[in-house]
Amino acid sequence: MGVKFFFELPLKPLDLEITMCETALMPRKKKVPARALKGASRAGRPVSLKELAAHLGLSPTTLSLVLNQSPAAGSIPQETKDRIFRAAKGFNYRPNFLARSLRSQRSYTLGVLVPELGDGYSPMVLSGVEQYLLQEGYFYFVASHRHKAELIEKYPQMLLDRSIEGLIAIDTPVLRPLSRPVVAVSRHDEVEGVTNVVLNHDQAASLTLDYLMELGHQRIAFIKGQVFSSDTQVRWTSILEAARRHGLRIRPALVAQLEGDSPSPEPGYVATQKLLAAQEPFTALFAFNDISAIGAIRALRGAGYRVPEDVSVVGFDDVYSAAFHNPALTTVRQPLREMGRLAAETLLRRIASGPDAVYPKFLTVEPELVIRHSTAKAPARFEGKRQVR
Amino acid sequence: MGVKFFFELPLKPLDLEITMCETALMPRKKKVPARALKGASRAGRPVSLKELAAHLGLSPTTLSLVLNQSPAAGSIPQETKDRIFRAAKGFNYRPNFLARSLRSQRSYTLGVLVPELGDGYSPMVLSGVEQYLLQEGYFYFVASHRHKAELIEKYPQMLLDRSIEGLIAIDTPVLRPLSRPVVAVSRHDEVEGVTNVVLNHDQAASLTLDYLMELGHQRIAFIKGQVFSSDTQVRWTSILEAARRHGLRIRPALVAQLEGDSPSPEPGYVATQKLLAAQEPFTALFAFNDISAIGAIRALRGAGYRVPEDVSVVGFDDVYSAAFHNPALTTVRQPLREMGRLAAETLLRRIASGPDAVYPKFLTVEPELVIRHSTAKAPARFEGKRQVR
DNA sequence: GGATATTAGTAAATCGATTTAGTAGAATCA
DNA sequence: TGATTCTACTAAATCGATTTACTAATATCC
Repeated sequence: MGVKFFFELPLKPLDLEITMCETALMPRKKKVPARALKGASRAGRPVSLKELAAHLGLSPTTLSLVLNQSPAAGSIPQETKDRIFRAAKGFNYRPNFLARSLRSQRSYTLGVLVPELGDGYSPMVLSGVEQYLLQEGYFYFVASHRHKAELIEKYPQMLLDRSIEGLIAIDTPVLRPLSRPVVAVSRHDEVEGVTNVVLNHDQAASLTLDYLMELGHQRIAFIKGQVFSSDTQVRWTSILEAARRHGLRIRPALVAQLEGDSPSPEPGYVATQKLLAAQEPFTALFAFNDISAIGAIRALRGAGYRVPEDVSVVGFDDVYSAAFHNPALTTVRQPLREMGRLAAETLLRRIASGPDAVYPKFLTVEPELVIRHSTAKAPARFEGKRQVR
Repeated sequence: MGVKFFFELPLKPLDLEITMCETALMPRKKKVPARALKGASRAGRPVSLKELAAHLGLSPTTLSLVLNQSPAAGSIPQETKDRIFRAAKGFNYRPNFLARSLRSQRSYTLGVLVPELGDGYSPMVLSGVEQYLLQEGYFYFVASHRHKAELIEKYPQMLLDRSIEGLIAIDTPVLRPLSRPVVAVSRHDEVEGVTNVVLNHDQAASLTLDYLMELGHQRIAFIKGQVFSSDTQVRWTSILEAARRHGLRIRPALVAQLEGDSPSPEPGYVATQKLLAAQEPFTALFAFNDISAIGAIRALRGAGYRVPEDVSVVGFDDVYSAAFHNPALTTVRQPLREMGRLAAETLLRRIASGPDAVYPKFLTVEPELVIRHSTAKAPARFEGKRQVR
């Protein structure tokens, strides 16, 4: 890395490039460089290395070596170099990225697969991915599959066909090994060639149960995630395990599951109604994510319960709207942005270290319990008249 | 368009391609095609047209013509064609996208510029863009500038350097004409070569004032957007105009402005506190967007007012969390997804029609007032003891 | 039977770079 | 003076396709 190229294919642009922006755009009417290139050349299109070379009476080779600051240009006198740089700048020469990529077999491009772009979760991870990638000179293609099996199947191949150097799969299954490095966020299956960035779900479950039980909750209801959600299984296992350690009994009637792929609070609303219908009293509810927690609160209110006075509700993820909600949600924060960044960083490292290098199978990040206003002390067992029956 | 290519550079994949996925990935240990290509060729890398041709004892030309269903392949007997297709499938031939793009001068790639990826607005537009683009065989690069002038300046050039065929700028200024077609979403300035997809703000203002005044509100407060927001100016002008038509007096003390670039409700909270501090009574508040409306509600509540009983609040955009909020926000819905789709559609059309074709300067979409629970009848002027003084 | 058309392809240029292996001429060394 | 080194470059191959302009062989027509 470092400041190697005149035009910086892979890295951040030099000052030079910024300056060049001025003329980088529409051909200005006036101020066309003194003698236009041999016979006005190709209308509209930017100048090529060959044309620039012809104009200078040099070979493309020379220009390439000089502009790339190749050590092989050591014998070229400074004066010639200056001429070349001046001409490049004057004619606003921009190397053709496709040509360079083809030749160098490097595309500096990744693919990112997400379930959904409008749901508060993926964009957050994406945001972390983005920030790191662009700063490292990479760009990325995004594809969202909206849980369609057909798209989950074919997008990885379409992205590979686009010469990506690696793939980041966010909350998306990787059905089989790919020919390039893959980093998956929030996946737990082991697939050859895939590094998984995962949350420490044991810790998340422990933290939450600790907290709720300290508040005096014993009757805790749970909403599991949709079957297609990557975290559903693992998180549930962690909860069971933590419950065992905490000596908490999990009543089957107090377990519901999200259904349908609506990214709205509706599935959480429905699940909570089922819980209420089961007539098994509970004083706290641990939802699969923030959005379903919001649906749950709505259902509880609809049934006449106050949150948090009668029932405490804990969400998961800490998406933007969690903090804005009324009451502000107590939730298990996943450091989504950091996870995105870590995924990007790991992927670039893997790309740099070649296909045969060893790679981590799992990278774990820690959750954080964010206590806001949707949780409170458990109501005294048989006193509160509004207590969930 | 249509089903032209064997491998479908630009369009949706044929069934063939799906089937091919099976072998498209890691080289399986077993089931290597009978005779490997001449001397095992290039380790790991996918087979090239030349190699495939050599293996078949034909020229690359022939394969190219056949695989692309070129009319020039008319004289090639079906048997040969079948051989070629079989070999392509058997060796899992995938054309090199960079090479094709270089030759054909088409990248089937766009750039999308957004301010922020985690804010509920851009991802929604992006989602509409995405869905249309992928279905048309295009991919896109995303870059988020987070309102940094430097990035707004240089990203368009970086994207152009990546051979994009056009640019979509979401809520982002286009500082100067680019050499490729641009569609801007929610921008109102006229820049050469830029098509603007805009909301009918006159209608939005009218709709809202109509509604509020019918509910009996006369003292209406306003929160204007940040200066960097594309819609701020236009929307305010529309509001002034609608107020004039409705005979509504806008009191300077009832106008606040968002400050800072936090994508949280905090700026709305601060702005509302300023309004309250001005001591000028109001019964309704029209916020610049949903997020600031949420902040406003928080501030109002903090000051002891009920929403909507004491003060009605109207948001703008209808982001996901607007409906989830408590109370659910009454808001002016921008059809963000449709705007994204329209932008994408328009851009592809412009690309197809060439650089010299005429293009629309503005495309207007209609807002919709979504009435939920943050608005109600104005409290009787001097009765309600909780009325804003 | 010779001219023309058709069949079944191929050679070579091209897209726009990078990179290896030179080369011609001047300068230096022994 | 002849060999060697250095300077200042360049020719040509290459990346992996597409595409135009051919050709050789066979078939058809008059």
